[in-house]
Amino acid sequence: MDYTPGNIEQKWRDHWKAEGTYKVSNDSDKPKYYVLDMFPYPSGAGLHVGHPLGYIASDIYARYKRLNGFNVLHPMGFDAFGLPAEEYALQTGIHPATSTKDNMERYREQLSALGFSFDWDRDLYTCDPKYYKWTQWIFAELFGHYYDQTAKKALPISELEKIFAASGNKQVKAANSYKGKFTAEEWKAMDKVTQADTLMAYRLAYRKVGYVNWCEELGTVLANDQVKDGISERGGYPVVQKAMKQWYLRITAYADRLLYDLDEIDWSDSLKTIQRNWIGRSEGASLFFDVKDSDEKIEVFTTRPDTTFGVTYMVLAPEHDLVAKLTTEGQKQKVADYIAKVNAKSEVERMAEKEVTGEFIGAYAINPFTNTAVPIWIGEYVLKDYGTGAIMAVPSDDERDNRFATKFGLEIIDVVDKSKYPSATLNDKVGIIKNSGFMNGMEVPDAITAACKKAEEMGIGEMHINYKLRDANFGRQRYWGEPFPVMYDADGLAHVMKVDDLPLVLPDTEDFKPAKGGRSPLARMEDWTNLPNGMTRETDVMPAVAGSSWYFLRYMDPHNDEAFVGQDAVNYWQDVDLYVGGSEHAVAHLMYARFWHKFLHDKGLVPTNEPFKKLVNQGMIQGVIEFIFLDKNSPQDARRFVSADIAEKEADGDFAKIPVHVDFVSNYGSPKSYLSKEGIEKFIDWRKEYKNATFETSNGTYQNGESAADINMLTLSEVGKMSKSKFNVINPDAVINRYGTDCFRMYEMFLGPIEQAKPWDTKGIDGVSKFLKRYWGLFFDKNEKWSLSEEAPTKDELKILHTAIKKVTHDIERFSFNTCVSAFMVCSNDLRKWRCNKRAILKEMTILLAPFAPHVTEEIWNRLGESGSVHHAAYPVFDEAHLKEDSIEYPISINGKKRGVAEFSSDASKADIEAAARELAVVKKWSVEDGKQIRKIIVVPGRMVNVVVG
RNA sequence: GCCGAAGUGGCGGAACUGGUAGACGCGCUGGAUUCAAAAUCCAGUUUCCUCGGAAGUGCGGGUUCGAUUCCCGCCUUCGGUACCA
Repeated sequence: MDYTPGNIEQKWRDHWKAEGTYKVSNDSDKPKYYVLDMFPYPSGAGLHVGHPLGYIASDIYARYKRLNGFNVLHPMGFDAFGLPAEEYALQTGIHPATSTKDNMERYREQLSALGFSFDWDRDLYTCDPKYYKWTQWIFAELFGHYYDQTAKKALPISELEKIFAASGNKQVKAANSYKGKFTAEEWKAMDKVTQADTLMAYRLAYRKVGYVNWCEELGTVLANDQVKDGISERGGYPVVQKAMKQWYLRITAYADRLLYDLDEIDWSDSLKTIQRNWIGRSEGASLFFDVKDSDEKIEVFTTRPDTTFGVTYMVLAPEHDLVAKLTTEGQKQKVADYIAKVNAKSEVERMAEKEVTGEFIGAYAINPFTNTAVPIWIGEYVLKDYGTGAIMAVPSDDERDNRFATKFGLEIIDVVDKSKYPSATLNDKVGIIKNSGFMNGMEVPDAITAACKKAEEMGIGEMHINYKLRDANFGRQRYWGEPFPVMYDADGLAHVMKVDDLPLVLPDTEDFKPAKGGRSPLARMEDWTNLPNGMTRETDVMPAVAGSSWYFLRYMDPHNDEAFVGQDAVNYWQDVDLYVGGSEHAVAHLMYARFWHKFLHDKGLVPTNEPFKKLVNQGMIQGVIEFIFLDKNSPQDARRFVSADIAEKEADGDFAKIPVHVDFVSNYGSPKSYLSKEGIEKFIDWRKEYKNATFETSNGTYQNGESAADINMLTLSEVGKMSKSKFNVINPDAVINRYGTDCFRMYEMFLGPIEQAKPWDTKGIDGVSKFLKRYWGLFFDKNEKWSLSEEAPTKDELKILHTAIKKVTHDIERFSFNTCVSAFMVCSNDLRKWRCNKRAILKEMTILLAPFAPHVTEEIWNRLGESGSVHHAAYPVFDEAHLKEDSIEYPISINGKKRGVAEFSSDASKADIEAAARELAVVKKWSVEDGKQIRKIIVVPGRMVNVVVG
């Protein structure tokens, strides 16, 4: 009987659904295991072959754990709010709620077709009010807390109010953005608004004015990672810096814990390094410089306080608050011109700017160690958001300062003698301090300590730890997101809504398009915004990252209306044991999720300090993008296209690379990919503006339907991200229809290591398909009749089986699924050779294979007459005894080069083997017969023998 | 520039903690079956020559009885990031 996946697979998927095979209970005696995929954003393009890679891997692992007696939580849901959803809705003219719902349906269908063992009863989506009720609640809780640096945890803001009333803020060690100190009396004397503003500077969710990436075209603020090269990632519109009052989350309060707790989780070193660099902790000093003839002080952060004697000028960011105050009359025009020049530049130009620019503002600061006056400049190389937005410049010991000083002819005082460290570069923190008064003769690290001590004594600074990490901008002037559960009273003070009043449902409207000039779409809905009690609602919405920062907790208890997650549920499931997803989320999502989790942990609502115990990043499956070349100088009404080989020959030609839809290309993905005559016609039909174009190839030219039949327009193939906009999306449906889901799953695993990026290519899929047919064939005789032997297995058969059990188990544990597939192939090839059809062997092999090919193994399990599902069977037990051999074949190496093999008893001693090896013909041949002597024999038991001759 | 990852047959890739380099699969070659083809099955397949060897895991060194694996110095590719004080 032939193996026909089409008949088997749907049948079993229906069966599993009806039986609730993958339903998981929170009430179990089994140990728990939580396997999670990063939930997808349901885009309009549907699922492509890249999506399932990680899902297949995690599904195999989940099934493997289930077979090993774990109660496995393996859920799936959708990240359905956010900018892309709204963009898609804008493109199609369909309401975001409708399009998102349709897309989710499509994704659910496609995911179901892949045979994943998700418990769909726990399905969630972030735009569901039942879900975002709790997103809003967590936000409200963040608003209601501050971070106490002594307790190293979040505490209710009411505690802080008590402290302020009792002793002001002088003793308080808390994460804050408040400038200055006040006493209890001063606190009590403050009016309501000032008190509220003060508390705001301590809250974990707070409002402040900040510079944001403003995109006028999209009418919204964009996150840094939504901006690429100064233009918006979606749409490619210009982005400018704009000051706006926004909601922020004080993630910096958790910087140290986010950094140090990386040590306790099982993530790859490279990913931990990325997070460490993002947090960017640096130790140094915060120093205050007096300004000559002014009461103002300039605060700088420096990692090199030891070089303070070398400070010959200061640089402020052009946007720094003091610029306006300190610029002298004579310099005003020049400074204004410079700032205008910087602001007028798009981000892309500013980044491309390699030239050193700056302007003197006319004022001077006093170097506190030398008491000399140094000029104050502004320069775009000083960033407003990093450190204090101001630097002390040490041109002798900092490369950028050096370039700046050289360009503008500023003084350079050499303060570090690096002659002892000839390989050190200008920026390296080594050397002996000179020209620096009390620090002269000290090594750099000692001088840093001495400088900090001195600054503290003088009252002009102190040791300071600075982070690159910045607080998260949390507001979007958008429609498709969670509304903030915030109302403003007549004084403009923010009040958060109580849990019983949540969710605050996103009001329905057809007018969801972004508004120009910074107004949120919700601001137009006055009925909703203006409340009967005179309060007004916040009209910004939350960013997409809100919903994804805690969804992993909701799966534990998805239908709970009383809490974001029940305490019983979270105490049972604890945390995610295995999290699988793409490395593009290495920073933003994983950082915010860790932050929220830690906050909830501080509140005693989750038992664990970290959400994701182990993390595996799957590599991206790339697509091949195919191009032809357009001659830019050809006239508009007679465009000239040339094939890739011609473009290469005409190296001086001026060509634009035009992407071609991969559906038109013959030999897609190979170096010989080309457009046939039919392909060119499809291209013209797709891009009608080119219908009069000529297509030049090395075997003739196509124009207006005329060309040789065998015309061969070579295309240029480039590997890149699979994306709708690059016309190279490959949908899995065709492959699944032809080969079946089990084959598709195994083939994706067989492609290579899971964490490695690789281009999609179906070249090798026949090999996997053959394997499944042969596995199936093991159960049938020559006449294609079911034929199974009940005989006891032989030693050799048991060895084949247990070799596979050992290899597959070991490789699943280390996420090496490609080698698992080859182990299965080896096993089935061997069993076939022995014509083994014994139940005792094949039953165990079927269980072993079940996580990889869930459908065909279930069918076989059923035909074997076994009860229940193969996916609830007991995992095969490995027995080392079956692998034991009486004798072992040793490679015999002469001077490290293999020259032959010899068999020795498996319990022969080292000395026995050495003695026997001396007598081997092959050894004699390479020693005495070659005029050489045996110097030494190395025997590694069970491994090899190496004879050293000379 | 910095950080991270990786360079192995015609191709995707194996090789556990330094121990037979090229598992497994694709492709290719030859054969069987067939009127023929597809499918299937069997055998071969790193390169080079004098058929006994020689060379060989990006390049150049080193450590070792033995290196794809460890160390030093380069080159290339991919990913991330950027005037980060």
